[in-house]
Amino acid sequence: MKKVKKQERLELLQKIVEEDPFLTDEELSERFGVSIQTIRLDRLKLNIPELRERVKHVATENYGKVRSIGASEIVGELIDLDLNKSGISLLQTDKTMAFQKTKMVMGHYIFAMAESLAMAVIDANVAITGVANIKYRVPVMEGQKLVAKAEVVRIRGSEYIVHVKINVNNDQVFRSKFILVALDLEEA
Amino acid sequence: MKKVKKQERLELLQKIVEEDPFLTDEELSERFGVSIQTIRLDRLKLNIPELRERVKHVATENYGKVRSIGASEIVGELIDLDLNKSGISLLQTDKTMAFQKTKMVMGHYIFAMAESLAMAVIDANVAITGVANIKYRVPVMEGQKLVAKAEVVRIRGSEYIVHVKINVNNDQVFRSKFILVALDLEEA
DNA sequence: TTTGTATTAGTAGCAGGTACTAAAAATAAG
DNA sequence: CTTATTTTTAGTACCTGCTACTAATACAAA
Repeated sequence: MKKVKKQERLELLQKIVEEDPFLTDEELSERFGVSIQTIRLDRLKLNIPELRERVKHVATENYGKVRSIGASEIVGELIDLDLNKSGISLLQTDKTMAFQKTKMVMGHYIFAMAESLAMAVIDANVAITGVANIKYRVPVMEGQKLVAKAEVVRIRGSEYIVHVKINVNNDQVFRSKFILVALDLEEA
Repeated sequence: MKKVKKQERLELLQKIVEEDPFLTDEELSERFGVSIQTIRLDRLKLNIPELRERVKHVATENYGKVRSIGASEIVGELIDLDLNKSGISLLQTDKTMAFQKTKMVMGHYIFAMAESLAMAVIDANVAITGVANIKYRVPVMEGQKLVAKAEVVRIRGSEYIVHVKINVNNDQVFRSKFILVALDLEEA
């Protein structure tokens, strides 16, 4: 490893640890060709916690996230629900949902919010999305808080038509129409 | 904590640790009203690794996931690309993408795959989705491998119309039409 | 009472640290 | 060149949450 000056090393260290939080001080010291003590001092200076804390952080951070985009099955927080009529959900966006370059929130997060709200308002065991028409009106920037309102506009047999509109500060950023199909499974 | 017999405790332990992997042996021993040693023996019997290993597991597991649906900006693996003409991507689904009850893959994963492929085939620095029309034909079950094919059907100024179809074993499960708008930012 | 399973106690050692003290090396300034 | 100052190493004691092991104790059925 080539020798670099302190400042340079600090910046690199910051970046490396951010990129791969699973490195021990020993591995880092080898990577930089300095002693373990130096790495410790550097971490202290940069307020970088120890390996175990970093790992725990990644674990807990994503543990919550999996529950909110994966397992929980509703993206956003359901704050009002009138079954078969309407529903409202909230989603606080953050930089993990956005393109790095443009800071715009990726469309599929918005879609996911809308779709899962649409499914939540349906009074059926299981619903699948059949058709959707959607329109993004203005880009959503990271950090903006989304408010989704769903309205069931028609029910025909096992088919439900649901409109979902998403606003940021009362400005509509997205609207959509879903046709959902309820499946009545013989017991789950 | 009430005293329970061994078998009962083992089952409970299994469940508790699965649900919350962040508990130390000490905390578990308090919860069950037994000694730490007993918990260790139990973990040994059940092949439950130690706290730090469990935490690391959660961390690494989700670390990859964030990179694949969050940061990577393309959902699925891009395997062919003819800019402004067509593109193909692959996505192996798994149970984390599906509803627990029905094993059906959540619609927004499919949408995300389609949308990100649509954006990838566009020869523009940045594109945003304006409008999309989508139709899910048959539910996708967890474990199925999705093949998405995108085709640029028209370019009008900065507006692109892209069709994306997704197949499982040559059966179409999803089709969509996107209208994407390219943004020409003055340098990124 | 003996046998067997379940539980608890206790010790040594490990990884990956913190927190601290002190010395050595490198760099800058006079 | 010599003193100051910064930077880097070295080393020790201690911490958490374990593993791996040995040994003692409790409880129950045969």
